[in-house]
This record gives sequence, C-alpha cells and structure tokens, in this order.
Amino acid sequence: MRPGPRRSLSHAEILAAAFELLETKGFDAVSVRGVAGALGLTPTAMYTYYPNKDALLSGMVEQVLGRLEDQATDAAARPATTTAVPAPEGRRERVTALAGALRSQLVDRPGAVGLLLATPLDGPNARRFEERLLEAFADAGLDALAAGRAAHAVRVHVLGAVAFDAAETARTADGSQAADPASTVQREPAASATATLWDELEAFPLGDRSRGFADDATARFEWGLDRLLDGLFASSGAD
Amino acid sequence: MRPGPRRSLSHAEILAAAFELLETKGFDAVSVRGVAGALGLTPTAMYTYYPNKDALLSGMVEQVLGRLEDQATDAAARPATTTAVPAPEGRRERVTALAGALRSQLVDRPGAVGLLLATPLDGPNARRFEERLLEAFADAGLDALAAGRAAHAVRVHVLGAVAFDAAETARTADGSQAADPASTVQREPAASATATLWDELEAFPLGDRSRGFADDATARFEWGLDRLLDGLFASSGAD
DNA sequence: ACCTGAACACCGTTCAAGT
DNA sequence: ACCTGAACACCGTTCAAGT
Repeated sequence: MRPGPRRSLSHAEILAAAFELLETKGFDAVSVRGVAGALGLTPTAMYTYYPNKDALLSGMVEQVLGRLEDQATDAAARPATTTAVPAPEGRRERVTALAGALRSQLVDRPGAVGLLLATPLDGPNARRFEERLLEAFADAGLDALAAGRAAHAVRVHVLGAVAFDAAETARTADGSQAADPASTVQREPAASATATLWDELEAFPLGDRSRGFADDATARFEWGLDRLLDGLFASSGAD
Repeated sequence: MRPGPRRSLSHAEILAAAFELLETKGFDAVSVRGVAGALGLTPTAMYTYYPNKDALLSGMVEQVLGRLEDQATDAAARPATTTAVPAPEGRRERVTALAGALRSQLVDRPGAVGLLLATPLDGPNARRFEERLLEAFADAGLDALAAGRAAHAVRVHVLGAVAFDAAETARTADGSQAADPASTVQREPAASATATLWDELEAFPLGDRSRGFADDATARFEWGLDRLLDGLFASSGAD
C-alpha cells in the first residue's frame, strides 16, 4: 500500500478540503495548519500552493462565485420564453437572480460570509459577477457612474445582509455557553449615552418585536433588495 | 513613586487602551494579550473585567455607538429651524444623519468595522440606534414589519459599505507586500466558471472603470443610501 | 517542485495560587 | 476583587534541509 510521499495535490483538492472544514467546523477552522492536517500535509507544504492564507481564502471565494455564476444563468434563463430573446425587460429579474444566487450560495455554506468579507473580491469570477450587474443597470439606462454605484449597492446589500444573519444565528445557535441567570448589576438605570459600564451581555429583555427574526431572514432580505431596486431603477427614467 | 500593584482599572480605561491599539495598530492588534500589555497587566487579569474577548469587543462597539448617538442628535438638530418644532418632514433627514454618523464614526476609526461585524450588536446603545431608525420609518407611515425591515436595510447598507471600503483601502494601502511582476501563468485563457487554477493575484489589468474608486467612497455611499431611501419611503404612500 | 522539522512570535483561555 | 505565573492548545509564517 503506502501511496508514497509525492502526492502533488491539485488546487481543487486543497479547496475541497478547505470547504469541508468550513462547513463542518466553521470559518475559524479554515487555517493553513488545519487544511494541511486534513490533507495529511505539514503546514509549510501549503506554502508551495498558496503564498499565504489570504490567497487560500481568495481561491475559495473564487470557487463560490464560480458556482454562483452557473446557478444565476440557469435561474435567469428559466422564467424567460423559450425563444432566443433574452427577456426584454428582465433586467431587474437578472439582478434579483444574481443577488439571490449569491445569498443562497453563502447561507448554504456556514462561515462563507467571513470569506467574502476577509478577501479583496477581485478575482475573475468576482469581476464576472460585477460585469453582470453593470450590464443589467446599463441596459436600464443608467450611465457608467450610476451603474457602477448601483452594482456596488447591490453587492453591499447582499453581503451585509448575510453577515448580519450569520452574526444572529451564530449567537442563537451558540452551544458552547449557556445564558447566565445570575445577574448582579441593574444599578444606574438611566446611564448617559457614552456610558461603558454595560457588561452583562444577557441582561436584556430582548425588546418588543424581536421574535421571528431568524425564520423570515429570506423575506427580509428580498423585501430590502426590492426597495433598493425600486430606488435604483427609478433613478434612470423618472426625471 | 511606584503606585503599587492594586490599580483596579475602570472599564473606561481598558476601552481607551483598546481603542488606542485599534487606531494605531489595526483590528488584529486588539487582542486580550495586547490590551493587557498596553495596560501593564498580565493577560489573565483581563478576565476579571471581561469574561472573554467578545465581551471586550462588545464594550468597544457600545462606546462607538454611544458617541454616534450624540453626534446624530446634533446633526439632526442643526438644519432644522430654531423653533421647538423638530422638522416636520425631516424623517428622511434623520435617517440620513443617523446612517452618516455611524459611517463617519467607523471610517474615522480604522478597523472599527471588524468590531461591528464580529459582535452581536445587541447592547443598549445598539438598541437605541435601532429605535431611532424605527421611529423615523414609523413616522413615515410604515407598519411595524416594514419599519423593522427598513431599519435593517439601512443598517445593512451602512455596515456593508464600510466593510467594502475597508477591504479596498486595506488592499491598496498594504505596505507589507509589493506587487510581484514575475508572472508565469497566462495559459488557459478561457477557463470554465468553476475553474480554480487562478492563483496569481496581481495578474489582472484592473478593468475599465476601476480608477477613482477610493476617493469618492463617500459619494458612492450617499448615492446608494439615497436610492435605498427612495425605495423605502416610497413603500408607504405610493399605493 | 514538493515536502519535512524546527523555530519564532504570536493567539484565547484555564487553573492554581497569592494579596 | 484583583492579579501573577505556568500551562494548554492553538495560530501564520520563515528557514534550512532533504528528494
């Protein structure tokens, strides 16, 4: 047996191991030591494939964006007629499909948001995604500056929304530490705005309308995106 | 001299040291060991003030949001008339002032975005900020659900935009590594969307309209926020 | 080109102990 | 209550060396 020490891994194999770690143990587990260990390598061997950890993460982001690309083209092609015409006024639908595909790609993959926020987002697939958005807004009549800003606003909304959702679910699904009911503060009820003596994290009554925040995350996202698109597409023709 | 070993620091002193570190050495330098060292403490002494690192970061976030609170009330009171009437249709201006205050608070403080993204955002000052946004949207006629989603969309836009800007400036202002001109790839020009062989980070021509992205970050933010608010405020009365 | 082993300078956190 | 010192189980990265 013993397949020999000269494995010569491919980037695809390394990224597969990295995603395996990301999905099973979370973003923090995606360390160069961690994926090296999962591949039966020494940490330093990783540096013959990627110059540093950021390059590894960028490679992962590119792969995520690549999968998204396929998914979005499928989704955009689906509701159109079977003729060759690419859905005349489907510009807004194209943006919605693109944004939704990115979001679903990220929420499917716990910890993937950290990836997108930790990395420059300048690879070929990232640029292709950007190009798709620009195209849709240019088709709608926005000039180059406005289209660039509109595409940026959409990216910001998707990534920001997923980051918020991830922070929320990370807090509620945190199994490592239970709430501590032994609260001993409560003094000074009306502190100034710049007060810093707040140190009991679980002492809040959790407000009025905070229930049902996790289950309608998708509806909340779509509603917000729709409002944003209302504003963005109106900025072309309504003057 | 020698003031004795029983210092008994206040939370304010600890947070001041933490912000000092954040501004001078960046987000990664804000470690419990780091701020302990800056205070002349042993790392373990920090655990008598905060149960863990997240609690420290939450304390910092609260202080940032507290400063923002004061700033936003000033800004909102400024453009109104000097009479006691709080600007009748200034709901949109209030949201703009709040969002702008949060953004400026974050861009002034390099690394502070990491804070907001790493922390649950559930402290008293965070809730007060949320309440202000809800108030403005409720005044505009949105029902509770829509107002909550609108407030969320604004938060998402501000934090997402600052996170993007931070990633951009971190890349351009990165003094530790220069671009490597010795590129040896270039083979396989039309790779599939799921290809993963992209490993030369600097090999891109940096596209068509990518110049002038950093200097108009504020204009881009304000434009996107304005479009979002167009959509959000239109969702109340236009049907 | 790919890989190992030792090392450097870090992390967050816990535990036993001192005052 | 506040603090120290030692320790555990990690990080990213570099360097010298082997094949």
